[in-house]
Amino acid sequence: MVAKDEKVDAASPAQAELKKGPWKPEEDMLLIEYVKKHGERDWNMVRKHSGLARCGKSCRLRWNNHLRPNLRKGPFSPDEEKLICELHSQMGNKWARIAAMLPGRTDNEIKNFWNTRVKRLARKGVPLYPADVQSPRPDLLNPYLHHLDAQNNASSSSLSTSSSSNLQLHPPALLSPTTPTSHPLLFPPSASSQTFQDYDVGLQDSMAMYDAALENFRQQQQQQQMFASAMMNDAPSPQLTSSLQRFKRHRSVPNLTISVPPVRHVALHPFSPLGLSTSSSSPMGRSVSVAGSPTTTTSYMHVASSPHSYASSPTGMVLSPTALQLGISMPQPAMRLPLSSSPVVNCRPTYLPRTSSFSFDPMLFDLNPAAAQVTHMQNPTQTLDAIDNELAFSVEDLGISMDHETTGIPPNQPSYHVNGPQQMQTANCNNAGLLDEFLKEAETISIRGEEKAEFSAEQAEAFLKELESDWEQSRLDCSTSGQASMDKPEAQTVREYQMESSMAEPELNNELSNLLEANPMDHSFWNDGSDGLDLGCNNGTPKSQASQPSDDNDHHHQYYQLNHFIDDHLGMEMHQLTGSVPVGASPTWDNMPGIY
DNA sequence: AAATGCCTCAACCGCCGAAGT
DNA sequence: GACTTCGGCGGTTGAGGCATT
Repeated sequence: MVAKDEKVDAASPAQAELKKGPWKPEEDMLLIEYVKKHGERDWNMVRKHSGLARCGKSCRLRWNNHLRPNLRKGPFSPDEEKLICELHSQMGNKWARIAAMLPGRTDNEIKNFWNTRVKRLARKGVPLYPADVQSPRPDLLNPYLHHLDAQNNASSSSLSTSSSSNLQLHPPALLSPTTPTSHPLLFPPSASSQTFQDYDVGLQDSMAMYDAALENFRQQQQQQQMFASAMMNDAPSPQLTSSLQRFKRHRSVPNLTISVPPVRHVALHPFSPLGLSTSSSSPMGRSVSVAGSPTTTTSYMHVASSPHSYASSPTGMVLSPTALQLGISMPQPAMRLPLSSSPVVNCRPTYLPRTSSFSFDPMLFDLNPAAAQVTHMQNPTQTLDAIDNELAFSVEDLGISMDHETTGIPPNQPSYHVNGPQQMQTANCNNAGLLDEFLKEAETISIRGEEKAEFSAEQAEAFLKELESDWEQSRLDCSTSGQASMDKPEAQTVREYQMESSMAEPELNNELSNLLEANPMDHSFWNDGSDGLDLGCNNGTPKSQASQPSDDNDHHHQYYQLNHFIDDHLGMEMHQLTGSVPVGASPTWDNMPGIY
């Protein structure tokens, strides 16, 4: 038998002399010398330049896991272990991403640690995650449940003659994959009394844990019911509610209540009627398809790659827990696209959530009426129904931008289309002023899927009038169909309404500011590292600098002031309303795509 | 002391995406 | 568009050490 460290790969003559197995010190020295000279790249050149009889992959692995500087060896500290648990609860088996959060640790180490842990804890029948770790995504728990099942099977076969406590500890109903996050063996019963160090208790404590966990689970269910109820009836205070309603009325988003999730800008380009910021691709950017019209244009969102944006989310895919609670999602999964397919829309990552969802700010519908579709897959609420009915857009209707010269996108990239103002007419869009600006900036644009046409000022004006007419008609339709509510503005033209709104905003802004200042809130939820950045700013420029319109247009300035205010205050207020998700109630991150 | 089982960890393997041709 | 190469990632393997019986 050939010793492991003498193994060679005889699969092909070209690789016959490649060595496998453990590395020897002299091999390490050769590799270190190579990296000193040539850097951490071209691993397949190691053999050529150093004479080391190892494949490139093996060299890279050896360097990354053992030889590179600043590696930390030895057992994980309690803090590291807890961090791994927390990260794993949110990311799953994304070892490279988890390792990126633990300086000096390798993905291999963490993977080994975790796999060992899963087996050990399953064998003991104790929770996989410490009490103070946020509830993991349900799909992450399947391997652990599998281990538990395997453990149970082993126990039941080996302990068939006794009423084993093991068996009592694992009632089949509680191992159901349909309720993994409430499984008492996935979470210890008490979040207050346990630390990571001491939660890992032995089997003798499991009976008490189980009893306590059942009680805890019942309490959680009650909390969830209360939570859902609060979501339906949320109102921080009559005063604030009234102000918000007034605020939204002036933002011309009728029939919205404050239970709308506090997710903010989808996009922020001040001159785009869709509110989409155009940008050329950045080297680190990730392109995500958010809409694919079956017949015309496919639009992509290009996820900004600024360090700030990724600080809290390496993938840039973070979904607001509130949005998740409300079941807001995209109508179709996002798709992984090659960077070279370039794109198009630069979107703040926070709002390009998980693979199948993205969220939006209804506040911006008047900026961005066609940019989002609300679908409610779970926990439908009256509010969401109202949104859906009012704003029955499809992201498939997305797709407008400026010409290549303006955007900097190469001419060989597809041009953009307005798929028609018919989408806008279903909304009470008062973004005509913005559209006006946009059209003045734009040189070419196509409408209703027609061929690209030069857009003159006259054409823009005609387009605007058409929009106004559509909007007016839709509003009248609402009034005559008995759906008008006190939230509806009085009949007026778009421009008049816009002007009134513009004038009213500072006053409302002040009013809301005063209210919110009087009720300080926990801001930590949104202080996730991605705050402070806007779309259209993928170089890490702070929001306050980046998204200000370049001109001194008062209206736009107010828009931005207001939107920043929403970011900084309203979102947090909404978090106060909805953010206290009970342990085990729902995931906060979900199906984040890996780093591409 | 020998047998057995378990644990750790380094290394390998297959797969995938990006980039180049 | 097809193909190849390269790098990265996650799953798996198996040697070696340790603890238990």
